Amino acid sequence: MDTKASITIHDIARELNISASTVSRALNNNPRISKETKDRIKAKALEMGYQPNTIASNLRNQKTNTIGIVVPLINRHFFSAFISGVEEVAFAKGYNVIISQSNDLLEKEKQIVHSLFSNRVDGLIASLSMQTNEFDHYQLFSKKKIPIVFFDRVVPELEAHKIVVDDFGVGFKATEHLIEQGYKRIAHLAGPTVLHTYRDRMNGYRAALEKYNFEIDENLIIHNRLTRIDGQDAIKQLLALPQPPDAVFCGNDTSALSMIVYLKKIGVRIPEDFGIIGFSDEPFSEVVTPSISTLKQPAFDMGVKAGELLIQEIESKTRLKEHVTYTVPTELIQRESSSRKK
Amino acid sequence: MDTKASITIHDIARELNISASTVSRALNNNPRISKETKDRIKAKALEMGYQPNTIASNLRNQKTNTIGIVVPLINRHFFSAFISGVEEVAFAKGYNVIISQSNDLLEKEKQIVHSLFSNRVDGLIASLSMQTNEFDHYQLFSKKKIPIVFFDRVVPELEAHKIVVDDFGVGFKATEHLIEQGYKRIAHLAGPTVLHTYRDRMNGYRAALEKYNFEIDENLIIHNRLTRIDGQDAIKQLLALPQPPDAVFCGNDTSALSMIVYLKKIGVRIPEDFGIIGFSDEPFSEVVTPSISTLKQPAFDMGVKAGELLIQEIESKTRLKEHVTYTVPTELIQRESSSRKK
DNA sequence: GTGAAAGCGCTAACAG
DNA sequence: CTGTTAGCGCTTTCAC
Repeated sequence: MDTKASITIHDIARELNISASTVSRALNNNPRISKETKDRIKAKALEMGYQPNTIASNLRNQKTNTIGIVVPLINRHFFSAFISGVEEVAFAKGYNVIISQSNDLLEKEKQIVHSLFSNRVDGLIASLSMQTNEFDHYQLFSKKKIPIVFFDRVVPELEAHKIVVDDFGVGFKATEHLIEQGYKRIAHLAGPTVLHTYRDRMNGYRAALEKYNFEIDENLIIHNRLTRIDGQDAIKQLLALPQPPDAVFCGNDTSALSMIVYLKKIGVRIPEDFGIIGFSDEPFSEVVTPSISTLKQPAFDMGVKAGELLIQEIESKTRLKEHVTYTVPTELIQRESSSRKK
Repeated sequence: MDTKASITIHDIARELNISASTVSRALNNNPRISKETKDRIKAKALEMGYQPNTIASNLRNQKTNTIGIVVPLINRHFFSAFISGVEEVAFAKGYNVIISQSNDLLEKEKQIVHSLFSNRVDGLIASLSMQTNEFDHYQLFSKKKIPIVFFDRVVPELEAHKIVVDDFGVGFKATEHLIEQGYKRIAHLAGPTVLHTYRDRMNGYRAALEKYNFEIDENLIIHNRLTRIDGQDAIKQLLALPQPPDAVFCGNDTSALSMIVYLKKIGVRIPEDFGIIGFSDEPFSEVVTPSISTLKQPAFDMGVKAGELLIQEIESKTRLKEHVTYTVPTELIQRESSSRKK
């Protein structure tokens, strides 16, 4: 019978005629156990095929060595790269990672957060769903001083650590780049203004235009959800203006791509007649024709940073008073879609 | 003080002057508790902000409602889409998902599998690392009759459930498609033959050639790891042959893309002079120029299937005697890179 | 319909 | 250096 219940430290203890606590200590390398008995115990454990029961140990220690991650959708390049980064540091430091996706639904996000709490994760890393406009569920954690790190989609109101990109800088750099390339009328396809992220980027865009004494024309700013369809609709709308733009800074690479596809179809030359820059450097951005200029969001590094910050906070006895916000730099990647000058 | 230890069922019991077992039963909707007391208890629990301790319950129940996933790398489209599928069914059925990446390293894979076992996951879903040539670590699970589902990279020797694509069919369909498009000398860029997956695809390729009475030229079959560099090296090598091919079936879209980039650079027209078909339908495949013909691996659906199969097995009292293998169909997606005929 | 008591497997005082 | 004992929070027989 191999269905027999797992062997426990008691089984080992019995075999060796010693106490379970000694076994426990030996297995945990407690210095108070003589090397000799340690070896004997470990050998026996191996022989018997002992596998520690982490659950029991977790319960006893009030620590699970597990961190929870909440993302809108695992299957999106930015998030999976981020998670990959978190997992890497987590594993290195002996933590497991429980991952859940909210599907951008507030209700599911709430359930997940409760579930992770009940599973007593030692810390939480989360990016808010698009719907999230209340934050009580996170109070569970903050009340018990369990550290949280938010990333990407964060809200200023929330008292927690944050990892974000410099959105203002993103808008500014992208716009300035287009100006430097000699484009004269620059539009902006922005995401929903309810999200801070997009507001900041738009402000960066405005600031760059102002710096170079460009007129700010509200007709050139379009808000939508930045899907492929949205990108196509937006470029049509822009070209139909009495004074259409000759370049656009898109809120993501997906919408930038769909604009490019449309512009190519109607015979507009990129970058000669029209310049485009996107955001986030998707895997396809480098390989499409023309390749898409963009700003790279260092997803993996953000994950590493988030993991490190969280674990450090978990393991420090004293919780940080201040909530830190890491603003990670973005890198402008100039490719064909905006390279009018050499 | 809110750092005070969490409230337990005992706290609720004390407040209500009843026993902890009654509270436990009420919270679990045990029918033997009167509706009235149930309501009283639940109200109190809510009022006191009670959050069940899943760890304790897991220990007692010898069940964690958690499934472990092992993949080579989270941040790859196929795997993240697969995981997304697993997570979806898991969540719906009340399971958590612990994810780890092996980084294609056998040693890390072993560590992970042990760790997941120690965490007493109720079941395991895994895709082997490229290095994996021993399987003892999985015996842990099979010995204790904990169900495992392997997917994608599987080995026939392993006694477990499997979810795979029809690799032979993949090779056959891809090759036949190129033949139908009028290509005359068809090469194959294959992965390492140690992996069954790649052997089967190659056999499909051979079978298709035979069916149409094409000569099988071993010089046209190249084995490597299918990276971008590998793709470029392979196409150079192929073109340098005395009788170079006029089409190639690549083991993945990444190598297909790098071939396309190279061929464009040296002025070879695709698909007129040279045909290419890849495998797995990466996000970029549709949007590059020319778009890449490929076979779509239904990653998300495979994840759903794996999750369902595993959970069903977990929850059935009797383990299936027979190990089932689901072969999921792949769909040929014809795009520009191979469309010589209309 | 409810309570008392034992125990899941492990760890950590405390004692020696 | 090692053993005894108690307990993490929950569930579940077994009583009544």
